[in-house]
Amino acid sequence: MPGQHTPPMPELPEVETIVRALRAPLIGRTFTGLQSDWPRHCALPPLEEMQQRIAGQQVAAISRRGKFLIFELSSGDALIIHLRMSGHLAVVPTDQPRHRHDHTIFQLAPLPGEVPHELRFRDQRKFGRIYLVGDPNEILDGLGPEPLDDSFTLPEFEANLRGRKRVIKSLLLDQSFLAGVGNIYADEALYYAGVRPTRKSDTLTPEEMAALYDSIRRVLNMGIEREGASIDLYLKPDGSKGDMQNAVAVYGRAGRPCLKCGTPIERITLNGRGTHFCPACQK
DNA sequence: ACCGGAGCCTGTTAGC
DNA sequence: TGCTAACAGGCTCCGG
Repeated sequence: MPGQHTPPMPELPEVETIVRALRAPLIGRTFTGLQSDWPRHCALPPLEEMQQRIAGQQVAAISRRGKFLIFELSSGDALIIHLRMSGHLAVVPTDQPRHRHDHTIFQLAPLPGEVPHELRFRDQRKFGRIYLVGDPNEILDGLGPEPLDDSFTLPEFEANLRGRKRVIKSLLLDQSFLAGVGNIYADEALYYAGVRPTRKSDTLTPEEMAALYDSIRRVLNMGIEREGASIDLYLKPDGSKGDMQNAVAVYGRAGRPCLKCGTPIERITLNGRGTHFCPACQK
């Protein structure tokens, strides 16, 4: 269970929020260098090669795919970052003291008349990964559909569900089935759909599939709205963040009353993941 | 196709 | 009070 001082796990909404926050300070800027006290952040290529290759590259666009951030560089290369458990990205003045967990720093060419800034990758758990590749597909290939894209329709969701026989929550967490949903939003979506996380995916009724499709998109959009309200916090170093607990119905609420019926929320372990649900509302 | 477990990390917490 | 061990969690890899 995340304590009050632990920022929320970056899932799709958090990554989307960071992407939006980074566009203004980063687009058009040029990387001059890269330094790291945790070389394993650089998954491909290795740190030294990445240092040489990124220098002089300019940020042309920033986007997201699932939980990956994608920085399109003017050379055609793509810088791709996955925040995993505890990653954060922020553009801050270089004279601002670095945080203990600021492990990897992207240096930026200074703008005339401005104090120098740099992009800092803070990552307490050190699970984050950075890639610098010519073709983004090299990294993003196996990802499933984007849940918020117009092309992700209920019929497509139903079609993808067809023939699968898995515990439904495991499917939602499978990034090749659906991109961007993590533990928190999976629990939340299943709660609003009234579906138990333990249900086999091939037992869902058409009504439940539709409800789940809707609630996945609803909780992700809610997350983006909520994070968006606290967007500037990402640019500050103190790490304090939005009011997650007020917006969450089941995740981390084991033993506390269901918001709909008052029944205590149950917590189980499912495929190694903490899983929360209302035993009365979710069938 | 699907599941379970180990491993990667470290701050927090439960247990002694 | 102070120590240690367990735990959490996204993802990958391995074995069943």
